[in-house]
Amino acid sequence: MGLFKAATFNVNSVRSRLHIIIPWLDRHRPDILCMQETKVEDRKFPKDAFENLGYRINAKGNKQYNGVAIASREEPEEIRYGFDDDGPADMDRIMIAVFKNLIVVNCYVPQGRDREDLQFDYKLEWFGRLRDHLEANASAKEHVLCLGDLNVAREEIDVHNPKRLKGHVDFTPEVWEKFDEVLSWGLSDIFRKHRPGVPEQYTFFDYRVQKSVERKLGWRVDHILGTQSICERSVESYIDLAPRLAEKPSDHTILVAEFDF
DNA sequence: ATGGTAGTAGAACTA
Repeated sequence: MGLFKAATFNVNSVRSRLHIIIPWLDRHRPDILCMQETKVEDRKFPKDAFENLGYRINAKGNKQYNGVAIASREEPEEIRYGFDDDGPADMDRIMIAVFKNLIVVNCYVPQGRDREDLQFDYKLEWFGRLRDHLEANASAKEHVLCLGDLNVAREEIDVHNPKRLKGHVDFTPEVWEKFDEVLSWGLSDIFRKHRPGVPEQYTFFDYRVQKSVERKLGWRVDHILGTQSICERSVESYIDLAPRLAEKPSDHTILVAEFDF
C-alpha cells in the first residue's frame, strides 16, 4: 500500500474555506482529509472543487451548524453516518468510512458550551456513545483511525495557560475521564507518539485573540487517534500552521499523520 | 475585566 497520509481540519464552513482547502489538498495530496463544521446542506456541498483534484466526497451536513465530510482519493467501500443507539443520531457529527484495510471515524464532538449547561452533560455522554459505536463498528485489532475535532485538550501542555483554563469544557477532569474511556477501547494519540512532551503544539486558535498563532495562545483539541496496529505504522505526525495564518482562516488548522503500510 | 471575532444568517446563536 505504501505511504498513506491522513489529515483532519475543522474548516468552520467548507464554502468559506475553499481558498485554503483546495490549494492545500493539491499541494499535500493526503489520501484522506476529514473535515468538521462544514456548515452546508448536502446538495450545496462544493463537491466539484474536490472532484476536480481527483477526490471523492462523502458528507452530511445542514445549513448552519456542524457537518462532517471526508475527501478521499479512493471511494470508500461503505459510509455510515451517525450513531444508531437510542440517543440523537448526530449524523452531522460522526461518520465512518470503511476502506479496504482501514476504518476511519470522523468526529465533531459537541463542545459543551459551559459546565453548567445541559450541552456539557450531552458532551460527556457523547464520549461514551463513541466508545460503544467503535465497539459495534470496528475491532481494536483492525487498522482504525478515530480523528477530528474532539474538543478535548488532554494534557497541560495541550493548552497555553493550564492554570487559568482548567475548568473550561475542553480542559476539565470530567471530560478527561470520558476521553480516557474512549482511548481505553484501544486507541492512542498518534501526534504525541511523534512529539512526546513537546509544548505549544496547537490546532485551534480563538479568532478573538489577536495574533494568537504568533503569541502561541492556542489549544490542541483536534486529534488523530489510532489502534495499535496503525500506530505502529505511523511514521510522522505534524500540525500545519499555514492554513491558520492564511487570509480568512478557520479558527482551527490542519493536523496530519503519515503511515507506512 | 467578561470583552474580543467569525460564520450563517438576515436576529441570534454557536464556537
